[in-house]
Amino acid sequence: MGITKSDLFSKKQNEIAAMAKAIGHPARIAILQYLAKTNTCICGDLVEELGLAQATISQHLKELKTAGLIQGSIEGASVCYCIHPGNWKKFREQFAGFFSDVNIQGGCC
Amino acid sequence: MGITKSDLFSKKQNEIAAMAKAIGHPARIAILQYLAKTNTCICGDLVEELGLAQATISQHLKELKTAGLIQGSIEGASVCYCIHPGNWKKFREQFAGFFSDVNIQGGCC
DNA sequence: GTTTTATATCGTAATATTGCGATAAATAAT
DNA sequence: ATTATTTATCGCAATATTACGATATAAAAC
Repeated sequence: MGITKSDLFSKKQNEIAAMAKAIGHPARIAILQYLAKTNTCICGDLVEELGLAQATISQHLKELKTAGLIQGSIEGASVCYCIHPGNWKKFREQFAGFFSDVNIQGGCC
Repeated sequence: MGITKSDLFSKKQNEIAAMAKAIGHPARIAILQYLAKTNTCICGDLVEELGLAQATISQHLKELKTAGLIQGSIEGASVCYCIHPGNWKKFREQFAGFFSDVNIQGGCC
């Protein structure tokens, strides 16, 4: 149906999946890498940088903001977007945790 | 349109996004955690474990297999699925790399 | 005050994902 | 041989995502 049965899974499982989904698009990866590089950014740069329409970039920025990965503050007529340091760390730890919780012993097959 | 403009992004950006997408669903997180715990697994267990229909589980397993995160070998009438150790490591490293490539200095706003 | 600049939001189209019943295919059990 | 058991695949419906033009909004520049 296209609707995820979130209630079947634990809070943590839904959380990890949501985090993964947030970075599950190359445009959002590119945005994050660009924000990381410049450390101060306005959306206009991204439109040139990525080659997507302004509306599309804005939409991706919104998703990253909702996920908590970036934050934006109004700077005159522009908006200054940057990475949210605290949540970035949370993401890193969440993924690191997920991938190391699993101790793989050779596999079964 | 629902179609991602992959050609606008680097190979690596597309790769990271695809990896994230693969684990961007709680059912797939749950499957991976379960596989990691049991280390030997058949799909039947997952149907009971997760509460999703067999067809749905099979579909998620296929996606995980396509992403390279799991592997399956035919074991009589069943299929033994398990984590693909090498690729698991690759995923871990890819995410760790992505999150630490970014050195956050306080943020800009 | 009008015009430009920067960003967000709305509406819409195209495509993707999620989920499941039904059915197929292949082995195991009887 | 026939009947379970196990998994994959097909077909479909519901919903989500991606993308963009058009438009709104708000500050800056003139």
